[in-house]
Amino acid sequence: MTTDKINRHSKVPFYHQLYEILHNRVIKGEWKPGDMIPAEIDLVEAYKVSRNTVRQVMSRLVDEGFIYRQRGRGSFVSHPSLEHSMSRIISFTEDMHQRGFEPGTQLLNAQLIPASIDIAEKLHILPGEELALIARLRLADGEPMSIEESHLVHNRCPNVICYDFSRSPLRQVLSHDYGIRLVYARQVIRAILSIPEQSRLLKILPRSPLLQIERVSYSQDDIPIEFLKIFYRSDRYSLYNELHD
Amino acid sequence: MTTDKINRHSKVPFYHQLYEILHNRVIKGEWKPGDMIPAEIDLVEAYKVSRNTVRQVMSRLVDEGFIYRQRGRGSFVSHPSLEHSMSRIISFTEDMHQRGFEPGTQLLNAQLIPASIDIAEKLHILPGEELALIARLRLADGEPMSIEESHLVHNRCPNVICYDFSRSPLRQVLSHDYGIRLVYARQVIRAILSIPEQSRLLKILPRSPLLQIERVSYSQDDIPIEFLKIFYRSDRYSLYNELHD
DNA sequence: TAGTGGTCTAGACCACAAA
DNA sequence: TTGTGGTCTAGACCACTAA
Repeated sequence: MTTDKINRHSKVPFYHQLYEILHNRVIKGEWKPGDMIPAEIDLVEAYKVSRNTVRQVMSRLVDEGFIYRQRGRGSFVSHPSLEHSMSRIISFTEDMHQRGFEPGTQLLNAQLIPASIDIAEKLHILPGEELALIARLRLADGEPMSIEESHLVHNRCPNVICYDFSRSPLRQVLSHDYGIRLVYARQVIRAILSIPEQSRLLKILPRSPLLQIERVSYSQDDIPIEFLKIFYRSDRYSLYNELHD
Repeated sequence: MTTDKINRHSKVPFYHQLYEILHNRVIKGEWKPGDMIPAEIDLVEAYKVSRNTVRQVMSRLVDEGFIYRQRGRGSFVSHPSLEHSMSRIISFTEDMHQRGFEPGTQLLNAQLIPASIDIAEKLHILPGEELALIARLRLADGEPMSIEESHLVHNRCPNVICYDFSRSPLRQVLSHDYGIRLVYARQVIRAILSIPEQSRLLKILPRSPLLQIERVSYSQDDIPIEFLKIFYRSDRYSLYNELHD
């Protein structure tokens, strides 16, 4: 049993807090595939929320394929499938765990910069407006995997660069300390050649191919918050998705 | 106003009946893109169901992209969007039209080859089994855009290489002449460097970055039919998709 | 019969947009 | 200030599973 509780004075909705809690338990393997999850009634009791709220969270976990429900029997953790990946926003940490790596992070840079015309347009702000740039080197099993350059609209999260992002997950800081949840994103995927600094940081040969992702993430209020550039080592990383007719 | 009503004695849940009603109105254009949908409270009144039930239905329509909601303003019919590209299987022709190019095709190769161990595994067949290889150079506005190498399980579509695939769409041939519809696919996306032959065909510099897609497509009977490799010029082509929390 | 998830209700209070 | 969607509650009754 954990000590997770719903923070009843937080601006974060109960259903979101409860989702984080239950999702984590499944991800972290606290409940194993096939295990029965506590009955809805028990979750109502344990977290002191209404059954509707519990069911809202469970429905989302079902949609995402983490659990399945059987009337009259209970709710159970799904057996692992290949799915998800490319339609859900997931953290680097979760992504690496899914791929069987141990994630790590080195902070490369954290400073305030003026928005370029290019980025300003993507974030619906004015050129020159203040951005928090947070650059991180991401590791998988201790070896460089990717470079992430996050550009945050600073007036939405003042002083955000004071956090230690080699340790604190960015999404968690935004959620807990600024009430900002990134619920939606649009991204473009390209193949590019590494520039010398990238080659050095990622420990690859000069002019190696990289998978580049440019992503604009929106808050629960549909306001663009972050422009993120990720550069993945192509010898270690590829994307997977499924298509339908 | 229509005469649709919830059948209160049907076994079909109210939320399902209401979904059918509202979905139909959007599909049939009774409400146009941008139109405001009656407020939740009005739907409660009109259909004599609770607000929870109305919201359950609306949430599904939002998830499916038919409507969007704005707090304080109302709910509205979505404008048709281009943006489902990355989760739907679309033809090169359709893709190019969406991107504003005029598509073209040159046949590079069409022959029978034995399946490699690698490809046999992906297609659930035995190594050495016969494959139809169809290689095409794809053009956009007359300039090279990509190379496609299609490997078809030959016993599912005998003599398929006799068609002129510079003119006949492969999917159309499979559907009309072999009764095979490709309804589902899994793909992997990578960044690679071009090899000399690719550079020559695509008219790009040696060792340029390419976006490579490897796709296995399944028929309506869930049988793997095609292993497709696509190499896109990265200076002309990028992928786009949307993510959700 | 006891326990589970499936459906549904009638309210409440809040945050936000527009007048 | 009014009307909208966003969140949450405390119940109710049903259908199904397993003992």
